[in-house]
Amino acid sequence: MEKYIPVLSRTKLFAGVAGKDIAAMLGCLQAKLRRYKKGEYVLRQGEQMHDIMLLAEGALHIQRDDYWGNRSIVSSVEAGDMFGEAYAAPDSGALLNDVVAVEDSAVIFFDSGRVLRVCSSACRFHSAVVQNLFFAVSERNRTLVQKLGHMSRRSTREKLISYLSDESKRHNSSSFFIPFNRQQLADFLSVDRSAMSSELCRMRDEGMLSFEKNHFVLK
Amino acid sequence: MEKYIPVLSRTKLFAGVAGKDIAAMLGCLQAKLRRYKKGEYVLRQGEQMHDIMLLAEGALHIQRDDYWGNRSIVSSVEAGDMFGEAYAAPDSGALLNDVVAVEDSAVIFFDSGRVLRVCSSACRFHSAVVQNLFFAVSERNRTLVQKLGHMSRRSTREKLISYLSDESKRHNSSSFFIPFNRQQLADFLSVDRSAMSSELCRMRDEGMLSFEKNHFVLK
DNA sequence: ACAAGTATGTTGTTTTTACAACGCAAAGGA
DNA sequence: TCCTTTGCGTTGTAAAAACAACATACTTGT
Repeated sequence: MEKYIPVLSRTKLFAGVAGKDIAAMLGCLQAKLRRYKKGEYVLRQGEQMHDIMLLAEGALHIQRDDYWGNRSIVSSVEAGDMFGEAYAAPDSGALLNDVVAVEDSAVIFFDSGRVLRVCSSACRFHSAVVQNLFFAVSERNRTLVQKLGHMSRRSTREKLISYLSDESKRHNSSSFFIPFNRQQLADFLSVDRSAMSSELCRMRDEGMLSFEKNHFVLK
Repeated sequence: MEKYIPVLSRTKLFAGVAGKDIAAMLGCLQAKLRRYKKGEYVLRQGEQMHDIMLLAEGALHIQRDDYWGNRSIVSSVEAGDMFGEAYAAPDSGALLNDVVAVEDSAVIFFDSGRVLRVCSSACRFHSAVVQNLFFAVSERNRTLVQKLGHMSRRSTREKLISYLSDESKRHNSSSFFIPFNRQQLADFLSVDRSAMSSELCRMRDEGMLSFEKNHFVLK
């Protein structure tokens, strides 16, 4: 677990906490590490899970398949991202989505009760972590609203523009990689893959952007 | 402001706090009350606002109009609901949406710094309120994911079924009122009003449900 | 190197949605 | 009461998306 201290110190959960203090807190928070192979499920829709989780390594998708096999991707999780915070409350009910490893991954689990309960003097940074947690949930909240903004666009083209503009802004660059292949991007934006593919090529031919695999450049 | 203490004691923010203690906290949290006429804007997209707000009376919509006048409704706010919590952090940036009164309303503003900072002994329930706040943001988070679920449905009919089923479950009844008229529901689900209207009538004719104005009964 | 599987683009057809226009009924104000 | 506004349903047409099917290039494992 110690090898991930540098990653942890860059996470939003431990913002402002020094590496050595993080190491001390891992015990206090009963941190547990688990590894997953590409394609493995980390969590399944319908389960109860009240831990707070950090992705130490790899990449995950938070998604859901309906009865007919239509997949809907809610978000992607990258190394250093937190997930599951919204289910920390004991009465938060069953998970609405699956969490799947799209690369070989390592996840650290924290007991949410331990995180939320103000503990003894040992962890002096504890209250900072609680506030970090609140800010992180707030930020995810804003991200979800932003995604609602993409999904509320009328046409496939508008959805693409809305999403790609956002990614460009997020990376502070007109050139960036997205965490999806075509099918996944279609599942993320809730559109048909082939229609989206055509639309992307049309936009490229009109000179709005260029791309190769999952690398995009906006013009 | 005191007349709203009964409403406040039923809010998620003050869950577990007695009415008299709430009264004491109002000063500590620098609570301010403002009234809005139907149609007035409470907040505008692009503004900075880091207060936490509670709707004491009336009804609001959180929505956004794009350049071409297409409206998208993110959520409705009912009496006793909190809003703006996602922007409590000082670095949370500008608001993404407008907040509009759809009825004459009364809003209570709390200084978020005061809420988050653990204050002097005076407010012994303060830490409970902070935890309530975290749980409330978490719950909104789950609600937003649920809304993403509605929006990701392929057809207007599926969106309606997804949304109405949810409302039915939320009210624990197959008979319930929704906080939208037809145009607003269409803006909420991001579909065309007239197409949605036809679809609703078709579903009624097939015996799936019945409705009158904003009252629905699922069969 | 080869075979099998995966990812992407392309095309044509069918289905669905968006849009525009209108009629009617109910609500609200003068 | 009358007039205006608003909300809802309906219809026909145009536009867009979904769907299915296939060609090609690229990966991966043996």
